[in-house]
Amino acid sequence: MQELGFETVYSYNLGRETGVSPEQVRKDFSQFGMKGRKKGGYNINELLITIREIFRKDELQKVIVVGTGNMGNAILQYKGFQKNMIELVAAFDIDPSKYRKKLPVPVYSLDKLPKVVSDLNVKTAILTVPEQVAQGVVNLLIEAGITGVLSFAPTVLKVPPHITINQICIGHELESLIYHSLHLGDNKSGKEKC
Amino acid sequence: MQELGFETVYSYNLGRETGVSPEQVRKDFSQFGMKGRKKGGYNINELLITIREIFRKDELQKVIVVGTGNMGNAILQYKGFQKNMIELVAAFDIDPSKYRKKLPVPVYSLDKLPKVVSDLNVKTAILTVPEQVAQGVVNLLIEAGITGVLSFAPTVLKVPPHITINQICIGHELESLIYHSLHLGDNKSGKEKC
DNA sequence: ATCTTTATGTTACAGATTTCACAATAAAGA
DNA sequence: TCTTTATTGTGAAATCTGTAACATAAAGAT
Repeated sequence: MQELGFETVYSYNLGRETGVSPEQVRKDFSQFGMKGRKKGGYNINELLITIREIFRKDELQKVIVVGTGNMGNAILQYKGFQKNMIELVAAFDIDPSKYRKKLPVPVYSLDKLPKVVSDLNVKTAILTVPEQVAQGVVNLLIEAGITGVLSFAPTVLKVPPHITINQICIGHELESLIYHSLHLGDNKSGKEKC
Repeated sequence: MQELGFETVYSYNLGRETGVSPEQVRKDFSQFGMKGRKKGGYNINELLITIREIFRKDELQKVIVVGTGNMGNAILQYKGFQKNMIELVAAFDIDPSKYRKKLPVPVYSLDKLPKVVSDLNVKTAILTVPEQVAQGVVNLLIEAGITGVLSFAPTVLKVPPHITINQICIGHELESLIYHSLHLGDNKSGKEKC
């Protein structure tokens, strides 16, 4: 909206575009001390500055990729992270030799992980290793100082409470969609359930 | 557990392994009429049969992939869907010529989509197209009869209420993790918040 | 200057979800 | 056969989340 020349925005604009109620937008903003003006709405510039502060978007946030199979490669090729001030700084694999080719970041052997993570002071990792080794690799990551993991492995990872795991299981997402499709007519009451 | 030779399982076993409370497991099972026996727990075989029925796991569930870029390719290469009784039956791209090589499923041009979807009676699609064209392609999908979409595009898709969209935004997942890492020490109260 | 309109910020309410508590009871053991 | 024990199934309580309502401030109209 800023690029389009707007200076202010209303909670219901943001709500409509993000699929959230305007009240929710206002509550969230209020939570972080982002003030608007009665009638005038919110100043877009102020919003952007505050959001940048909240997420520390003044500096690139470093992330590593562990596992350079199909999914790991796809993520490493993706060009859109810069927009979010996220930078993939390194990748790791058991056998880095066969993947070293045309990747935009250096690929290291797994046993280099502790050194690289501590040298670069990375705190966030994307995990794209086979299910069978996921828990073991997560343990290594935590050992190395990683505190947030985005895992694509379809398995529940056990981690201490100060570690955050975001799990993406494509299979489960699909099952959820298929379930909805199968039971489309079941919803007599009009209320969204399950 | 069945493969390990177990015949019964308790709600707290399943809870521990899935990161859910035992009560929740029992309530969910109860919701679907899955009965256990006092003391004896749940019969694993019965559970599997019922779950198979709920998700129609007796037959392969057909899914298409739209967009054969890096992410689409990675998903098409993934071998693990068969375990979930999910089968990727076709892929689509604006320019299918350059991707036809070693993919395990046929890749069609986008304008073949309506015919293929209706011929194969597919209801579920994975969307891995660039952000800019995502909304347009979703419209095509819905037009063709798709009712569930798993989208990797980092944009909010507007769809009618009977369509289910599951959105995976890797950038947002990372931002969430980074936020947690940045504010690890903030949590004085001991309660998990935000 | 006063009234009307519009959008925020917050409080009160309603709904949904999760946890807790425990009665019921089948199985195991005495 | 009786007692004990372990686990289910569920109703009530607590918590969390989302929605609605409204008081308030700014802007514009009369």
